[in-house]
Amino acid sequence: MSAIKGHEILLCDLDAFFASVEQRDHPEYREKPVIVGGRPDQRGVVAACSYEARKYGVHSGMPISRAEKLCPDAVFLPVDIERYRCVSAEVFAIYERFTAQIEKVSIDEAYLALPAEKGFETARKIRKTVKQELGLPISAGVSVNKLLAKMACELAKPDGIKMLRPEDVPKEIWRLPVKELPGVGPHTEKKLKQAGIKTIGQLAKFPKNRIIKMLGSVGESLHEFANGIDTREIETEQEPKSIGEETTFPKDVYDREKALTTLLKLTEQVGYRLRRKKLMGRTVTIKIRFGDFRTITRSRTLEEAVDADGTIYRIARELFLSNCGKPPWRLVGVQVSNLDKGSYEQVSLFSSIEKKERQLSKVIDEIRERYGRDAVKRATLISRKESSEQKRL
DNA sequence: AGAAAGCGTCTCCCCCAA
DNA sequence: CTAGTTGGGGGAGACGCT
Repeated sequence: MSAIKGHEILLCDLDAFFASVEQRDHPEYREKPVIVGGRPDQRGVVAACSYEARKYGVHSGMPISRAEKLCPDAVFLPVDIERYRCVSAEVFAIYERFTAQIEKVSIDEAYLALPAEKGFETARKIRKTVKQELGLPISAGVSVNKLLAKMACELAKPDGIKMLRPEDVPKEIWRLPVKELPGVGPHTEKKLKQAGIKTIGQLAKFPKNRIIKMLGSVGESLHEFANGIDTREIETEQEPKSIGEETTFPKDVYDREKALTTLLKLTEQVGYRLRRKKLMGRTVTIKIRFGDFRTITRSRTLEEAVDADGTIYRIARELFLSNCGKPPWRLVGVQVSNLDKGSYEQVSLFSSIEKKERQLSKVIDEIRERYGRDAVKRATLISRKESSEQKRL
């Protein structure tokens, strides 16, 4: 039942993280509903909201426009992800004082492994330290595996702590609706409901093979989760599998050049992030969301891993042009996957054109780091000569 | 009825080779 | 020779989370 024998698992989760940081740094926002989300004037959804805002029925993922109707007096703030990342790093530095076994789940959430019997006491200390040193509310769940630690934390929120033993599962977990189970989103919830399954307890007692028939391999883990069984280990070092960026236009776009310019900008940011992490990737994927919300992705996998803006953009551009269909476009995105750390330094592998592209990207990185993002600009269009040269790659 | 971000990962399906 | 199996890789979309 336990992921690691003789260990306890902690799940630490900062409460309403983005909103809490804002309330901490702006005392005037405290006790008020705070809604952090996409820029107020543009289209967007709620990324985080304070507990005061939740009272009005606001929750993450909700369109900002709807949140405004539910809670017009709320403080609406843009997502300042840079700052939340800094604060998050400070929180993780506190975790480090207690254990090296830390798995980062997201910006505000981490699993920690601790020796048996130490879990609850450590969770208590972590919460106290985070509150004292950083002034942030944080909840913690303690149990024998990840799933139960997570569920314990959900029950502890907000600003609480809870220990859950496997024998508590029937009493404490089974009464909850299935959507409370991690991994059950709206789609899975609907499928389960069609089978008459509404609570975690009903799922736990349902024949496992029928759940698997309904949900495939996810069904198997969900059924085990419902019974408090989870064999996942703590993964302290997880390499990213993809790096991508996407953006929704403030207004639907009909102009192809405008869409391409945006795609270039996104590509440059993705390329920059790759190079900073010394990663390269073999698969380039673009994403297009049309005016009617229909969304497609199209990808191409290359012979060699790439990290140069020019190279990535050339592929992205081709993919866009051959798949863009009819405007309007609502969103475009670009992603590089099939990542590989090894190839970054292996200069000899690259053709001379690719070497030049990589050099150019790195020079641009330096200029931008010194003089700012707008110091250099790349042309969207690729000259005929250049593109025919590239085809020989 | 109308509005719906920006990440990232996982799963399913297909094709190919053995 | 044909059909089925398996495993890997690629592509597309589903899905979940903050």
